[in-house]
Amino acid sequence: MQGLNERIDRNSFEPAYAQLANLLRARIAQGEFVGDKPLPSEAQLIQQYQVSSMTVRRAIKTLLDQGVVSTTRGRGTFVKPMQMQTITFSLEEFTRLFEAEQDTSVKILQARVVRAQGELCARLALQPGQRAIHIASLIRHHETPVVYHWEYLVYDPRKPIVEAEIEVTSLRGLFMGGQGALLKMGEMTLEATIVDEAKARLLQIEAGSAALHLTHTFYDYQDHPVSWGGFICRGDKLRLSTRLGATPEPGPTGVLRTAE
Amino acid sequence: MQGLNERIDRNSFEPAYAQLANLLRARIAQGEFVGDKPLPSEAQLIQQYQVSSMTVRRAIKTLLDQGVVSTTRGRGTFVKPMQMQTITFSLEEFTRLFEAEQDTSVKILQARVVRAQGELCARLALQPGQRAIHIASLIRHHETPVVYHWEYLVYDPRKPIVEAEIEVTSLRGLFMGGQGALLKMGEMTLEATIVDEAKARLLQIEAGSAALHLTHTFYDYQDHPVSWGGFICRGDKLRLSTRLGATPEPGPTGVLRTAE
DNA sequence: TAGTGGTCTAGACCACTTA
DNA sequence: AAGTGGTCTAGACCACTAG
Repeated sequence: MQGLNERIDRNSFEPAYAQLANLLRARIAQGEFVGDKPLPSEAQLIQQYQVSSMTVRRAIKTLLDQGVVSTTRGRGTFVKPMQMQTITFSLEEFTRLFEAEQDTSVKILQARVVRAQGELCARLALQPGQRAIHIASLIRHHETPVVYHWEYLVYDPRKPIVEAEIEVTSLRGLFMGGQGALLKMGEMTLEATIVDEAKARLLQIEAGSAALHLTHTFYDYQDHPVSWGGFICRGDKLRLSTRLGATPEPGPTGVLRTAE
Repeated sequence: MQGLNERIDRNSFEPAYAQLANLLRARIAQGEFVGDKPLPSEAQLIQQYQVSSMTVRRAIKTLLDQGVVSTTRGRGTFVKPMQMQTITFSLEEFTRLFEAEQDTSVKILQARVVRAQGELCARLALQPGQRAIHIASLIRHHETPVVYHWEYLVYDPRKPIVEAEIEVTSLRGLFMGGQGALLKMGEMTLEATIVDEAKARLLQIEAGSAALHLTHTFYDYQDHPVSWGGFICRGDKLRLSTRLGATPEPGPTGVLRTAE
């Protein structure tokens, strides 16, 4: 097989390193470098495409990050056998739910002060009896309820985040960067769950249906937990998807689709 | 606040760009660049740490990839407010299930030739009545059933992958790179599901329990679908987790934990 | 020993933002 | 106009792999 003989267009809007990366990607997708056959070496690519070493390196680095190739010093660059190790799912689409203002509505179901007890004490590092704020809300997309959100926040009047949180825009504030400057770090987990009767009614599905539960804990710059909560997403409406291997175009791997 | 005055250790095993990235990361985690305050400019970093521009750029690029900072041409580099947009979950731990040979056992429950019909025709681009191979297996971890795997493969004797697939090592072959060279591309989706009675018995859980369903479709270098299947993972045993924001150490974001 | 990728230099020019 | 990050050059030296 003879590899594409395209050249790098120096007048393109696309930088040279990206052009080279896509070019190599296309050659890979055509099966040009299967098995033990290595990609052209850096020196060869510099020659073939008339670019500098750093440009070649950056193109290769791009393919490395995309998980398409692997490199070994002293041996060469090889197409990576498609492996699950490299699979990642991202939540880009999920956040768009909150961005698309006209299509999405957030209804606060509850917002009140509670006394910490049990797991809540551990999660927010509170003593039993200390106050916390409990918020529950329902997110609708195109009039269809899609996500139920529950959250506990430390009750500390000195922290402006508390005031901001109670507002209708609490979710947006947390995730869209409004109050983000106050939050340093977060931990999230994603697991499968079944919805109980109360939430099923809210989400307009049958009790016992499958749902994705995305829980979160956020910390401030003093490493104190500030928020503990979770999103319960209708299993039939939300799904994560990703692509892997030598796809002809890079394409955003990992999207959360609002499926039919 | 006075920022760490550490220097770059040129004799370290850790390359200069990585040292600089971690150093900046630590300063960020201390809250040094909150709000509108930008990170030092490239020129300043070159001065302060006595490195070249490319080294500075690579350090910044690292933080960019980690989603910790964002850059704007003409303005500067800023700490990114923690946003969900950047959350990704990876499946590293999942593949380790198949790597750890002594802890994991795969039992083939079924492997037979079937006639394609319905959705299977669409998924594998087959005509109704054409033959496909159906495989079902149960993956145990420490004697506990954790994952049920189902899969359909195109039946084509010319393709060596078919032979390989029927073997006990089929899963390993697919994902661990054994036959990977034949597979060009894959699509995967992750969704919540509830397990039916038959699978519940196999997984030793109650029917109606929550589970994660990871489906996959793989294509060869001719862009023909080769395999369609899915992993049904006990919801109580497997969960995805990730960290985001300015964590002091990079840390592998996104792991699938075998809970408890 | 020859060839490979990994790191790094010391600049250059450009596009963009802000004042 | 000054400062910022984005791209790119044409090399250098090093660690590693293979024959």
